Amino acid sequence: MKMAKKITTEKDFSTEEKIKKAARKVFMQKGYAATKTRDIAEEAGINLALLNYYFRSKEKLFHEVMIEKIQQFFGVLLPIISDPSTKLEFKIELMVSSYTDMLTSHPELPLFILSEMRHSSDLKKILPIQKITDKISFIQQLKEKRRDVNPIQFLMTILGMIVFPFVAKPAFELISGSNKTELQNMLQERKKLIPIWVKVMLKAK
Amino acid sequence: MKMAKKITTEKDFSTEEKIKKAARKVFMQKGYAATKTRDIAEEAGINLALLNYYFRSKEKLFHEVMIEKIQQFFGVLLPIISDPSTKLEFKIELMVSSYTDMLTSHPELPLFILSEMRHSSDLKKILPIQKITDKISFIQQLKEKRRDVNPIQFLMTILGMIVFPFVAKPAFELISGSNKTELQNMLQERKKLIPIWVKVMLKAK
DNA sequence: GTCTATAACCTGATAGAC
DNA sequence: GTCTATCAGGTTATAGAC
Repeated sequence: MKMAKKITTEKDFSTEEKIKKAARKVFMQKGYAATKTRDIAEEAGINLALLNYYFRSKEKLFHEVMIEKIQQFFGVLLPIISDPSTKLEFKIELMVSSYTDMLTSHPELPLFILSEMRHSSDLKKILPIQKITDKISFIQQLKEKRRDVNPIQFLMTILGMIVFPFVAKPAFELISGSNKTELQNMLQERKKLIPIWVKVMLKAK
Repeated sequence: MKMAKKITTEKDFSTEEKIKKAARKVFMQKGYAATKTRDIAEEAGINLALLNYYFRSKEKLFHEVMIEKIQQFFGVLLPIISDPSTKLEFKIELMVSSYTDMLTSHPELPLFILSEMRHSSDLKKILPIQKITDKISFIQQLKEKRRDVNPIQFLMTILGMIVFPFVAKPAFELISGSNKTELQNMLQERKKLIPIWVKVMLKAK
């Protein structure tokens, strides 16, 4: 009977990975302050002491998760907007579709990142870039297109168009009473709408 | 010497109001979970016991603050988008300028509301409206203008254009290294830009 | 490596003097 | 109404057995 084939669908991860996996889930759901290390241990199916054995403290565990999540949040976009070889129009389509897809797989990511960012202070070290806006070819391309408008205005607007629905999701579901399927359809529809909107926006005087 | 004129600039509020004022500040800054009742008491300059004397519990105090803040967050917009007597174009200008002004005075409001909304469950009772999207004349006017696009898509985009910069503020300040004055100027500039953008967006096929 | 038990500390809330 | 003192319970982290 020993070595009997496991029927569970869960794979056998190392204990360390099980804890980290659980930490990702619980921290993302509740945020740092509302998360108890006991919640994570329970979710991981291990004992509380093991958490400290592997990660020393709640804060250190959170830090590791946060680094991952920040790279996830900014990582998809950076290669796209930095690549000087793609045309502005195509770049926009690429941004919209790949970022929408990534956020559809991780809908809680934006609100998690943005709210934790206000509280934790040492994120400056984690962030992949700083003050390198000049190196981002996307900004340059926007400048060439429209010398009369701060390119950040366009960038902020485009990102808002993509990200805002995910941030506002809880509020929208509450107010509009719309179901999740409807919201899903809208998000997919936006992949076509946003590039059209941005195109006319760039021309508008 | 008693009854000597006070030199402090702080006005004499009632103790209850002092506590509520402090609660607003601390809750907004840290969120519910990260806030300690002792923080509020200290900020209010009173004793911890008084907090419970006036508000019975941390949760009840938070609840009172939350009701205020939700009304603040949705209250500015509702009268504008519900009024059937204003034209669509003017309504948009009104939304942008009044909401931007309100959020400029309370920049932490959106992130506070949206992140607390995910956690607290009983907000449905607090929210001023539910499923009354049909009664909002703004939605109707959008439908008339564009039968081929879900009006919520436009609403979401417009709100995103206005609100997103406030939500993304911490991230943007970090990445772009831009100072607060620069961000302030951008926000004011957007009051002109957004209505222009929305106008062309509504026409774009 | 993993567990149980417990230490050490923190936090919300109350009792009771003034 | 306001304070000090303190309780009761929860929470992070560790000691020590296996």
